[in-house]
Amino acid sequence: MPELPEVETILRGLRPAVAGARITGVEVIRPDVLPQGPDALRRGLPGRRIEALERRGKNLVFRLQAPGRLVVNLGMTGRLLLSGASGQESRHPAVRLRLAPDSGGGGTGSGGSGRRPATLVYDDVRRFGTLELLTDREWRERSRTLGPEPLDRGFTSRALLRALERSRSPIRSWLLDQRRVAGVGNIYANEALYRAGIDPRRPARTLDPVEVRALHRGLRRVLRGAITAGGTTIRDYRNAAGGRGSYGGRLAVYGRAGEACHRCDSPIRRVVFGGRSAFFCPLCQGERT
DNA sequence: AGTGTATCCTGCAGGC
DNA sequence: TGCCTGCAGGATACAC
Repeated sequence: MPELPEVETILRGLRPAVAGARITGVEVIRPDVLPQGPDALRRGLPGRRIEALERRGKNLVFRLQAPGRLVVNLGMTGRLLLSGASGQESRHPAVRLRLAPDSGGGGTGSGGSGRRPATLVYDDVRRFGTLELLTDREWRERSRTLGPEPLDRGFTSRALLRALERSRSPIRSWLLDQRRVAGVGNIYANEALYRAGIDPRRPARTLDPVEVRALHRGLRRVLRGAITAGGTTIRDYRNAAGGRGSYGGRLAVYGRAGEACHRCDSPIRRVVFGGRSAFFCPLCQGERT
């Protein structure tokens, strides 16, 4: 489900209510989303303050006082819902965190203290998602296995070209590999390739510098546009308030097999490789000249 | 270094 | 209506 833009949208919705709050209780309903077992969270979280919320690739990272990190990966159908919405919207609660607004410390006066206690629900129909409590060191090691953030400054067209030049893997598979770029999933990989006019099956290293530049630009534009739209809701994705993302209407190829290409009217094709569907326009993303 | 396959799990759409 | 198959924004482990 959630790729970089969806996770970023959830993060932005959560931040005002969650940053600075203290975790006062943990309720585990579905232990199978906790690879460390239910006690790691039940013992490790209560009493701790959430210092900040961050995103790395498709992971939502709660930086905790103490220190440590609560790392949430939403899998295919994971949601993080804030109390108001969650009562109604959470049909498959897996973990509930009780939060108290930060009353102690700095004394920002009435600043954030007008907030009432809240519940943050991790909801997940299929339970492919995970919540893990990591030390800073464990998190650093985990983060090192992930590729660069595609929206960061350092992710340049040149860097992308260098990274691609040794890989024989199909470019769509390359983009999905979190060790190579972090945060790209099947929707936005396909959309970026459409924008760049590149066949998703092309071996990465056969892209010429002009194509890599187009891919770099296409990827960043697609991701930014999707963040602005609040992500793509096809079925399951919801933001922190339970609302939908509106990027779905702007998808050019993903999920549009048989429909007309907006640019040339050819029917969009669907092919399966690497265990996933790829969508593309056979004309706009056809052979190189 | 690649690919394909299976696995985790549930729900929904479509065909008959 | 029911039953079946296939499909799904992810990640990983395996054999070849």
